[in-house]
Amino acid sequence: MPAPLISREEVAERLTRAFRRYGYDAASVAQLCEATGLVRASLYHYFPGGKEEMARAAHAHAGRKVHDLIITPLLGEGTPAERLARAAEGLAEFYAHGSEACLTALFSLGGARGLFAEQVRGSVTRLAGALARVAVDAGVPEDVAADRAEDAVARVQGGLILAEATGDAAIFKRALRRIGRDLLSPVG
Amino acid sequence: MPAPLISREEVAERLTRAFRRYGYDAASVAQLCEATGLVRASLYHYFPGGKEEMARAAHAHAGRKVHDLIITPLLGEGTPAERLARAAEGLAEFYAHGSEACLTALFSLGGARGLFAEQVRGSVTRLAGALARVAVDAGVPEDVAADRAEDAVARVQGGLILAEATGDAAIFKRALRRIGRDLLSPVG
DNA sequence: GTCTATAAGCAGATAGAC
DNA sequence: GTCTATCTGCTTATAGAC
Repeated sequence: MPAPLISREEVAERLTRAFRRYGYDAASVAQLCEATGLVRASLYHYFPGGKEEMARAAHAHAGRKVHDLIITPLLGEGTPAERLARAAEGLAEFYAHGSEACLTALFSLGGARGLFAEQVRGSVTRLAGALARVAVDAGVPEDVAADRAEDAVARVQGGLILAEATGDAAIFKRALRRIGRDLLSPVG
Repeated sequence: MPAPLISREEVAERLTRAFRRYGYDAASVAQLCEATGLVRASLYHYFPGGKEEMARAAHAHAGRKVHDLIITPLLGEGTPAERLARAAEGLAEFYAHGSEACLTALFSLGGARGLFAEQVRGSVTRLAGALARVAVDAGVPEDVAADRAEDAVARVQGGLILAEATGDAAIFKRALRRIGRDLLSPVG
């Protein structure tokens, strides 16, 4: 039996790119074949659960990237401001400065709504939790920190939508700036 | 020739409901037939441009509702705070308190991305413009008002996404509260 | 583990009678 | 303006050789 042409991780990476571009419903298996360079049967060999399992793998892969680029910096060493600044860089990179969509949004709406509820909710909770943690470490009371973290995640999601809707990626950058201004500011 | 069974406005209303539920890609013409109560050929008689024209009509209908429920109150009589409060009620109603999706998001992502760019951009611009106007009328400088209005629209969009993603509609209500707190507040 | 070939069904869209 | 019937092509998914 031949060796795999590309690693499963590389397959997941390419699936992620495709799903972020087309969404769940509009991503046909034919397109996913093209994106991965695998023929139909090979893709189904990797993911016997079909398109749904492919999407799950893509979401898991995106989750790992978010963990590395955003969650880890948020929970790492340094002052809260430094940690937040590194996470903002990670967000900008992960979302390609506002030009790449988020699977959380894509998998929460349309035909995919509900299909990936558990994974999607988990990813939102983890990001909001890490953001709240930074705020708490900066001296913000826990309830305020949780509220601000939720607001920050909403601003990221909303900024991405508006960037797509208007074709102006700068909107996303401004959303990130607002988070940087508000998340850690002293209460009073 | 028989009289139409339902008005074109009623057809648009039902199409809007269907597209908000399923999105563009996952909404099949068969589902749109069921939603409107019309058979295939009748629907194509109303909209010779096919599914794309149906979606355009749905978006236009949603735009009229947004105008009535949100834009008009924002630009109407009363103090800025009163106008914003009425618009917040309109937002809550239009989005069913966070349980109904927004066509701006659905038509900006996935397979529909770009298809309705002009209409979508227009609807975002109109809402942001009306929000900025209220802030200006409350004494906020124009550049700050524009920034806050953009932030408000992003918070609405993000709040809707997170409400769907987590199954917790309260997130959307909290997003509205943050807008009420921030949009008109004195600069300093 | 990759491949070619195909199954079975649904997609969007249309023809033409009434 | 509504209807039944249909067309073409693409959809997801599988079978089975190598």
